[in-house]
Amino acid sequence: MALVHAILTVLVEQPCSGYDLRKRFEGSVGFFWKTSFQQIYRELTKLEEQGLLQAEEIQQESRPDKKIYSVTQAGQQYLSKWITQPSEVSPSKDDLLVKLFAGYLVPQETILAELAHHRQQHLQQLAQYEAIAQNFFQHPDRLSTKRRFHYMTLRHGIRYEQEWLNWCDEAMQFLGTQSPADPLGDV
Amino acid sequence: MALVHAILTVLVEQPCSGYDLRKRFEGSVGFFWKTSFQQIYRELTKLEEQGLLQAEEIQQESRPDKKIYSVTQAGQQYLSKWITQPSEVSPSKDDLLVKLFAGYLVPQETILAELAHHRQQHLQQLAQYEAIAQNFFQHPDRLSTKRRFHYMTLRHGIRYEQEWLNWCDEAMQFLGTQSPADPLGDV
DNA sequence: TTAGCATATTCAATAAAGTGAATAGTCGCT
DNA sequence: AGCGACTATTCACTTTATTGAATATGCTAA
Repeated sequence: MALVHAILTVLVEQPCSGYDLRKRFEGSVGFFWKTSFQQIYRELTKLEEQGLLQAEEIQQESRPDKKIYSVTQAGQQYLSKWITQPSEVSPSKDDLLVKLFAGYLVPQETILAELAHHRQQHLQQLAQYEAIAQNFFQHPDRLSTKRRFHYMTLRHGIRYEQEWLNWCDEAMQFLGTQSPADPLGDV
Repeated sequence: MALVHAILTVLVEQPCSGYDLRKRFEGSVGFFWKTSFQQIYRELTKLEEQGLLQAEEIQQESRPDKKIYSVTQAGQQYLSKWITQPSEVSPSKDDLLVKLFAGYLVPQETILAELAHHRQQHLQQLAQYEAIAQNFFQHPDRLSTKRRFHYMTLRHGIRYEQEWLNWCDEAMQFLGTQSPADPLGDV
């Protein structure tokens, strides 16, 4: 369960409201930990009850009131302790691969279209990551320690999307060149 | 929710008991859809109630009795329909990247050790995948259609683990060569 | 002026996932 | 005779995740 940790991670940098947190989430930790705004609010409430966050209510005139959450000392300790504890590789769950495993049950074109569709999505995600790299990480060797860590997560994103792209190409090539009648198939 | 689909995928190839299903799962679909045996049994029961599976009770003498589950026609249709429906890229959730994002909060050695630990895990997983490729997919060009699909999921596993290995190396290099005092850091 | 969008949050219901424990029989080993 | 390992399954509890809806205000553009 890293959602609470992801929230603490974002708030420890800069306190903000649930609404803003969610927006900041999208552009950073959200790339490797997806969630919804309802869940964020729920966790914020819980974290406050546990004393890992503290909230300050801000009355606003031109907008609805809001609560600014910031990480307490206990919260920072909790986060650091979590980071320090060794963890295993996160288990993966991927629909497309399950589909592909049973892909022989449906027409070949269906699978090829689905692969093309996924390729497109990964291409877009890669473009987004590369734009971030271009805009915020022009000189990796001159980054602060904190930003170096952020940069490495971005590097992972880039490599990850490239891997998917390459695999999509390989799979479309490999599965596409197969004669549908399966004339030489063994096993 | 692809667990039910993953179960159907395995059972459509070959009916078996929950116990055996779980074991077969580990060596195939389980690589990209992790689950527990309790969950498998629970889903088997539900799928039977829905008429997507049918169970046959087998009395055994030397062992506990068991139920052999097989996919019904409705089950096959349900699976095929799911495969045919286009889907979006599965959202990722990765602890390590969240940790890395906030990695500046803990000593550098902690992070480097964690990266090394993960590198080791990915290396082992890669070795396992490569052994499978060696043992069961020696001649990719001579595979049956079904096995070609299986092979592509394996190829993804191999590429995925390689990507992680390369990234771990890059990250350890990049973060390891940083002077802890952060003398030139901007931002 | 009113529709739509952005800000800002909460509640409720359900589905799915994760964890621990319990049961029960057989087999081989010591 | 007892212990651990393997086969085989079920129950209960708890935490997470997903989805839909509701509420309230202000701003802007058609």
